[in-house]
Amino acid sequence: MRDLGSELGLLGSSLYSHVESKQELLIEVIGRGALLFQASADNALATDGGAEQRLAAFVKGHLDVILDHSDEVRTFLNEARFLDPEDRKRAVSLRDRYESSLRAILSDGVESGVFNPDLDVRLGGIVALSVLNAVERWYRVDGPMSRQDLARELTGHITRSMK
Amino acid sequence: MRDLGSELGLLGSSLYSHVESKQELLIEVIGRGALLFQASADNALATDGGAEQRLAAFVKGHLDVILDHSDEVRTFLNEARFLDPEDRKRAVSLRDRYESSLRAILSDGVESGVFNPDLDVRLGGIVALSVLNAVERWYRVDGPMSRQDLARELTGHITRSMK
DNA sequence: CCTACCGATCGGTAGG
DNA sequence: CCTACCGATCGGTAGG
Repeated sequence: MRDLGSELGLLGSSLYSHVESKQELLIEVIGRGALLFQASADNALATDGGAEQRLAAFVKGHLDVILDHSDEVRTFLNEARFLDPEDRKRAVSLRDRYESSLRAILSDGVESGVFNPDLDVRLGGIVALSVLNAVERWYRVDGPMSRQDLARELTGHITRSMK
Repeated sequence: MRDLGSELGLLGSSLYSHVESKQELLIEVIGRGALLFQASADNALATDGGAEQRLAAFVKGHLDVILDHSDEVRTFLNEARFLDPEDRKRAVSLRDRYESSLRAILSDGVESGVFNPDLDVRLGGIVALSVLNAVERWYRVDGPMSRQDLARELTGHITRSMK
């Protein structure tokens, strides 16, 4: 709280005139992260074309959220476990909804025959999100790989792995 | 340190008769994690057969290390950033060596024609380890999926994504 | 929004 | 290996 205050040019204790607790801030930030991801998923689900195009849109959207909102995303991905049990449940259910948007795309692709008919859709969703969420850990915006290259390459890996 | 002491039936302060600092313990645990992973990679590299078999052995070995040594692994994967700069460099170089063992398998597969000739081997290694390391976050030993199923499914996803 | 605190916790030490 | 601490830090509060 003292760090946050100093970024605003005031003392840590002064923040308590504006917020009730540190937990409240954590809830707020994680809620914003969830909202960003879900908006991206809803957009991907509305993409024209087949399951492969929707999966590509999902990947691109997820990467854009990670790269354009890295602070909220890091908090959303790594700090949700510090929420109170009740708030953690809410966060888990928001993540579940997001994952189920991805699973809808994968199921669609299985039914339309572009993905492996024996694909375990639940595991496929976990695999895709494992690859995507790890980007926050290793990708550097000032590194050798452009955002377009990143999206194209990861879309390729993820799509091929579902076939 | 007080928690560690209490697991040993003594006080936190008493641990300092046996270790110099908390950092020393962290270095020790992370070193053990690195050793376990590298032994597994060396074993995979020595596997008979082609790149696909060696990749399957690498995956199986990585999963075994994660599932059989989850405490060291969690520390190795998530706490290395708290090392002093010097020790962190050492840890990073141990991870680099491990990743380069994986890249050797991928390059081998590209040259022998079982993987995509245009595969970006560095990115391929990152993708595979993203999927594998995430297992620690979601897989439950008492869940519906056996360890064999897990290894088979993830080997499939990873292998297909390299083609 | 600051002053002046509080109780809890943490890594660690001196001395036995 | 314990007793008895130390200084630093943390989330938070009372009162202005």
